[in-house]
Amino acid sequence: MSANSTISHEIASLLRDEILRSQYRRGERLPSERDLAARFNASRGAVREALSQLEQLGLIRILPGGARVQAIDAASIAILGPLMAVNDVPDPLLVDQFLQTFGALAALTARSAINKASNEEMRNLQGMVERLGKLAGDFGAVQAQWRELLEYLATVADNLVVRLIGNDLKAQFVEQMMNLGINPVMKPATIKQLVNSLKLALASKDAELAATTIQMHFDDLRTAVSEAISLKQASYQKQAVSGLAGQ
Amino acid sequence: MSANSTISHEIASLLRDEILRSQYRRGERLPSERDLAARFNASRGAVREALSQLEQLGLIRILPGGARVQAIDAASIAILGPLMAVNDVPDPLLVDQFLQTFGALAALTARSAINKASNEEMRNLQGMVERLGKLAGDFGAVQAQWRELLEYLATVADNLVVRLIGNDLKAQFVEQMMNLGINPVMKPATIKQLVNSLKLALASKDAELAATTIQMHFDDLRTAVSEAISLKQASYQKQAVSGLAGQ
DNA sequence: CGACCAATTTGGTCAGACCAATTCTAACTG
DNA sequence: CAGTTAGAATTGGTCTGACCAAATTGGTCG
Repeated sequence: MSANSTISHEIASLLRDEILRSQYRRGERLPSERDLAARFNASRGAVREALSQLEQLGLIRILPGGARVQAIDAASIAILGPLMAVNDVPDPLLVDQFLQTFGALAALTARSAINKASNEEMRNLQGMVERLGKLAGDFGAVQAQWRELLEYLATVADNLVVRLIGNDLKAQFVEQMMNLGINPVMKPATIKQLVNSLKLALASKDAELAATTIQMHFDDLRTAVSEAISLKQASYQKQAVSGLAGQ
Repeated sequence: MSANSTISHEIASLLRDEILRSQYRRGERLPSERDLAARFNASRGAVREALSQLEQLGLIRILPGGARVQAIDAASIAILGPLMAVNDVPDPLLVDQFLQTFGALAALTARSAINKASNEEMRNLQGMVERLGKLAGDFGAVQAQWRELLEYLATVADNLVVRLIGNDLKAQFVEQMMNLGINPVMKPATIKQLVNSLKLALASKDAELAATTIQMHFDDLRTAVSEAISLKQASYQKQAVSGLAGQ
C-alpha cells in the first residue's frame, strides 16, 4: 500500500498500523530510536525520518526523553485510510461517518457551485447530468460520470478548504473501498430520481434543492455501502470488527 | 510559531512558507538536499527530516532525481494555517471558505447530535444553550460558551471523521485568527435569535432546525469576520492580498 | 536533428560520534 | 521508612563522511 519503496516509509507504515491497532497505549513511550533501528534492521536516520512522518500525522509527539503516542482522535485525517484498512473489513461505523461527512461537503459544494456558476458552467453541468441519466444501468460508467460531475462541481465552487479536505478524504477512502472490493449497489430507480432532481435544480438554479439532492443521494449511498459491507463481513465470519472509537 | 525548537522543524517551516508563497513554481525541483543543507548551515540529515515532513503535508514529492513541488490544492489541510499566516492579513476569500466549510460541518454535527442524544445529553445541551442566552453582552464569555457548546455537540455526535477534520481546521484557524487579533463583532440581537432557535430545536428535538440554525449562525459569522478583516486590512494599506487560488 | 552513452548529480541508507536534556537508579539523609 | 538528591544511563538532535542505485545532464556520434 503505502510502501513508497523507501525503508523509512515502510517503517512509518508499520509503526503507524501498530499504533492504529492500539498496540501502544495512549501516552505510552515508543521504543527508542536506537531500539527501533535494531528491530527494523535499519539505521537510526531511517527511523528518525519515519518518526518524523508519524509526528506530522499527529500520531506521536517526539520530545527529548522519548516519543509518546497521542490520542487517535487528535491525529490528522490522513490516518483515516490506514485506519479503515487495519481490519479485513472496514469498520462500518467509520465508513458511515465518512460518507456522511463527505455528503455534507458535497452538498455544500453543490450549493456554492450553483450559486456562482456562469452560464457556460451551468450548461456544462446540465450536460453532465443529462449524460448521467442516459447511463443508468452500467454501474461502472455511472460511477465514473458521477465522480466527474462532483469533480466539476468542486471546480466551479472553487473552495480551496473543501478541496483540500476532499483530497485527503478521497485519497483515503475511495481507493480503500476499491481495494477492498466493496461495490455498493444503487438501484436504477434511485439514480433516475437523483438525475431528475438535479435537472430540476439546475433548470431553476435552485442551489438549496441541489444541495438537498446530493445530501440525499449520499444517504442512499450510505445504506447501500452498509449493506455491501455486511455482505463482505459475512464472508469473514470470525473476528468482529472491534470498536475503534474507544479512546 | 511552528518552531518546535528543532532545526529540522525550522527548516521545514521555512521551506513550507516559501512554497506557500509560491516562490517555487509547481513541478519545479527544489534545491538538492546537499544545497539546502549548505544554505541552512545544517546537516543533510536535518534537511531530509524537514523534507520528509513537507512530503507528508503533500507540498512536495520526493523521488530519486529531486524533490518536486506539488500543486497547492493537492496538499493536506494542515497547510491551511500556514497559508493564512503567510500574509499580514489573511486572505479574506480563504477565511470565508473556511468558515463556510466549518459551518457545514458544525451543522452536520448538530444534526447528528440531536438525532442520537440521550435524555441526559439533551438536558445538558439545553442547559448550555440557556447559559449562552444569559451571557449575551460579554463577548469573550459568549465565545467561550459557544465553543463549549460546539465541543459538546461534537462529543455527542461522536463522528470521528468530522472530529479529525475539526482538529486540523481548528488548530489551523482559530488560533490563527486569535494571533492576528481579528475579533468579529456579533450583534447581541443576532445571538439572541440564535439562542432562541436552538432552544426551539432542542425542545422539539428538531435536528434539521438545529442544523439550519447553526448554518445560519456561521453565515452571520462570515460577514462579521469579513468586516473585521477589512478593518484590519485598512491599517496595512499597502500590499494587496494576492490571490492564492491561482494554480 | 535525434539516438545513445558516460559523467555527474541526486536521493536513500548506513555507521559512528558528540551534546544537551530527560529519565532512571541508588545512595544518602532526616 | 519516606523523601531528597547526585550521578549514571538513556534518549532525542545533530553532524560528518561515506557508498550505492537511479535519474539527470551533456556531449558525442550517426
